[in-house]
Amino acid sequence: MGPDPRPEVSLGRRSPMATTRIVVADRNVITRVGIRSILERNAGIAVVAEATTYDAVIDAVDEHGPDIMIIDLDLGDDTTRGLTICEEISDRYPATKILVLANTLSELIVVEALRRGANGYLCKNDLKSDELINGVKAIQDGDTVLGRGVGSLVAKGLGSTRDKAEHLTDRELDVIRAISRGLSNKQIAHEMFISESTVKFHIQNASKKLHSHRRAELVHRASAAGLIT
Amino acid sequence: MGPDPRPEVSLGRRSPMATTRIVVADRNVITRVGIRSILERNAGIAVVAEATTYDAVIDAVDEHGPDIMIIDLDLGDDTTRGLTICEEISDRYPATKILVLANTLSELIVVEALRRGANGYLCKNDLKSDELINGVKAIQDGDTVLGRGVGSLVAKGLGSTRDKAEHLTDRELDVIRAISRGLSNKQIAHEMFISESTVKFHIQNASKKLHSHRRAELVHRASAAGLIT
DNA sequence: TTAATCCCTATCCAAACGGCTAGGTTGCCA
DNA sequence: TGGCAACCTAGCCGTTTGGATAGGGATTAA
Repeated sequence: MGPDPRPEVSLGRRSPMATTRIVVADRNVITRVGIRSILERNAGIAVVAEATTYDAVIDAVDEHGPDIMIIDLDLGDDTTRGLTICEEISDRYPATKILVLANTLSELIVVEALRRGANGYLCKNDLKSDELINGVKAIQDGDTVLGRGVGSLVAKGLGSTRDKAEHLTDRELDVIRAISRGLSNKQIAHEMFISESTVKFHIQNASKKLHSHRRAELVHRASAAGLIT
Repeated sequence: MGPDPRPEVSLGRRSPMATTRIVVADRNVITRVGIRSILERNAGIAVVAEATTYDAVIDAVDEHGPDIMIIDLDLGDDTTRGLTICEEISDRYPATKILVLANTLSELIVVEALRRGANGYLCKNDLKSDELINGVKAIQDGDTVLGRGVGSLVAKGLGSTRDKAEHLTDRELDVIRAISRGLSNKQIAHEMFISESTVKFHIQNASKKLHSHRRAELVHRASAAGLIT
């Protein structure tokens, strides 16, 4: 919301030559400080800026043109926005690598992030500090890094339904959100100014995409995928 | 799952006299390092141990008898376990204060945590480092600390339905989890070896507790409250 | 003993849902 | 121009729900 306070910029050590310059984007101070501490134990890596909002991410990259951007896609109440940012950054600054550092592991999000230019995807949970450091180095070397569990998840998904799946339309999301509030189709129809038939239509389509057979499951999957709050 | 690796225990500085000794429990290295970094900028505060699993928390408290335990209730796939631990610690070590540091803000969890002996509840999201430090100091002074947003949430809840609400039984949780997988009442009945009537019974009771009128809403609320994964 | 809590079961009915088929309108891009 | 995607609508039918009401059994604490 406010301009990033960036309180703990302890303009760290800087090694002589090839320093990997990093921008960290996460709404959580603790996480930002933690990442900084872990990375800056290594000479050759420097966190040059932190961002806490979607807008601040863009600004920070504009200003610093970092080698790597480490970002938690969930910087507000709209995770989709995070994906858009990946796309924007990788379009405008192809030299800047993107490492997604997520709280949750969702096939949908992983695949979308990679498709939009992310070079790596690590899951904070149970991540070891070595894994973070090595991940950063690998990405700097041009590799793509998928954390434990992430790789297999993606592979599994690629084999099966990587055609039309995964992407829910706006209306479908609206309907799912309404369902999660406990509304009936009739109520949703009324609220969205469409017919009950249309509501059912959206539900059926969304259900196919998320492989659900019941609205409760649909809500749960959408929720687990971070598509709804 | 494995024995706690506890990799970055750099047996920190210890100031001469009244040092506040802290145990940090969080499954996430980044968070642990972040908390340590933020707190140890203050003389008088020392993180003496870290834990990553429920069992390790108990062990660490047994071993160090800290002044304050900072814990993320979600250390595995069963958040309820975290609540149990609060209770256990506050029973066995009344002198050890408990500060819950959560990812999500859920009225149910907050109230339960406080009821079971937690002395504070802060939400990681958008938390400032000052707030963390001051929170720790306040708790050390014997205060109860509720972070921004948390207080009003609790107050709101206390006014309305603080009688029979909030606590779901094991069976109710089982049923909700099954629902979230898209099962029908008949399927659930079969899976749990009970009659369809009983399934409906549990659903109705859980629905009253979570103020839901539809199973989809029930799943969503349970999910938002961190009761199911 | 009584009360409380959790667990289990039953029946009834109106309403809601899922799954289907079969259309229609836009707007965009090749 | 034609294809495609997203959006909207309709009707049918069997199944699944929500909601209410009314019990019994087991365990545990007062």
